Amino acid sequence: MSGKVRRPAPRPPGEPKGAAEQARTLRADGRRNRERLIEAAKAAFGEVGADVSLEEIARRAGVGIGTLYRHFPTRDAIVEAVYRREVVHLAGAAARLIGSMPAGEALHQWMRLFVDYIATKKLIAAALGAIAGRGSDLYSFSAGLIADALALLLDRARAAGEIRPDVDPGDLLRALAGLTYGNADPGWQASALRLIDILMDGLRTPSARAALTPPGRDAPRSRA
Amino acid sequence: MSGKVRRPAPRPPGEPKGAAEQARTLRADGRRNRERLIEAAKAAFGEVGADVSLEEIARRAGVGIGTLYRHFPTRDAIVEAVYRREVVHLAGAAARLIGSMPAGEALHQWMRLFVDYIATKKLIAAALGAIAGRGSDLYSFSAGLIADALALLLDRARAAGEIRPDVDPGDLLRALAGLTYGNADPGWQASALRLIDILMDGLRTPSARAALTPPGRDAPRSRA
DNA sequence: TTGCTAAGCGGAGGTTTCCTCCGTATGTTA
DNA sequence: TAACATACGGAGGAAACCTCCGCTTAGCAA
Repeated sequence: MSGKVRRPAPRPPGEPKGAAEQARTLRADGRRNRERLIEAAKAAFGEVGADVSLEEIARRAGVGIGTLYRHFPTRDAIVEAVYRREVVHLAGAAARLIGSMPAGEALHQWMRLFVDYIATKKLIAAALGAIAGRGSDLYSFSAGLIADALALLLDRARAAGEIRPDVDPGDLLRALAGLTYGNADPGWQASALRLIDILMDGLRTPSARAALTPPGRDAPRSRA
Repeated sequence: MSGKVRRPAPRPPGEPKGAAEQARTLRADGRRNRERLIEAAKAAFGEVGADVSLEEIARRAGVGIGTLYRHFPTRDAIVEAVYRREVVHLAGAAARLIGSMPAGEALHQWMRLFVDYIATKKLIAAALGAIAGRGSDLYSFSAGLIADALALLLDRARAAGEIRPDVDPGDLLRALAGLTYGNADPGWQASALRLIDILMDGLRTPSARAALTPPGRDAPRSRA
């Protein structure tokens, strides 16, 4: 019958403590375990659900529960870490994709990745909602990174003459968000991917569209 | 170290079981306690946070923990009950307001209530997110009720000649959602209320606007 | 009003999860 | 290689979850 419940003060006055900043001073094994924990947490959220026990996550990562708590003092902390990691990965993928394929194709693949990202976001949305509500810096952090990545992709594709010149990054982001908004049923992801293919066709310039069929590469959706 | 965690199957095959339907066959004390529990839960969510312990809620309601679990077998169930109750209350308020004041004023007051509703919704959004994701019937239930209420209010106000004739219910709902979207800081609610006052002014016909100042009732924001 | 009965109540207690604490192990630096 | 700081692991206490069952009481019939 104590007065308070669980953690009434989830926001200590200490600074937000960016992931990179604390990785800088972490010992090698510490960094490795931290990585493993995030990986395990992501898998566990996906397979078990947003309310996996933290001990299950530690077990999957092959570390002790104490290690988990040292790296992530609260459940929110680990959820946020998984989310941040997804965002960074998605943003970083833009540059990677640009480097390894034609700009238009890169844009297309990235939009498909975006759907995966939203899926992750939804999965942990329950736990995340609370965080996002408290400190909005997480939200602006992710929104900024993603907007930048999309702008970069569009620039390159436009410069290469693969897409129409009048496409605005903001519009496209809104379109993507719209395609993925409010869907909860199992078929959602497949549907969103189909719509993205169609959208991508609409974005292409006539010449770029024509260039897709003649050679042999008429199936641009090979990558899982 | 068992395989599963907590409640891996939160969606039994039984039908949704509307609140009214099961209240019909409840004994008087049962109905009373159920009501008390929802009331206590709403207060507790507001004062303590979305992760109040269920035992705290039972204590506040003045009932045993067993009673709580009989009425609400899972945490989701009680969260959903609070939410549903808010929605029903908000929708029902439309008819009440229409009956007790001029139609334009009723529309205005109802929009202010809408802000309270969003506040509640946000508060329990963390817990709710999971539910809404699983079964979307809750979402459509609330969206439908609220859209109907708003349409009713608009109809009356339009018929009374208090607002411009070209206002679409969907547009106004979108506007309301927009006013309240994405705000998490403390000042949000006050800001939204101010914006609603402005919006309402814009909706009024010139004659209705003129009719507000001459008499003595020039402070239409009396109601808390 | 009285008595009967099923519906409902309450909370003890087993189970699970959370989280801290501290002795042990290991990476890092000199 | 030695010494030191950093990180690891898991035992264990506190708290929350949830079930189960004996007791109470509302509702009804006579």
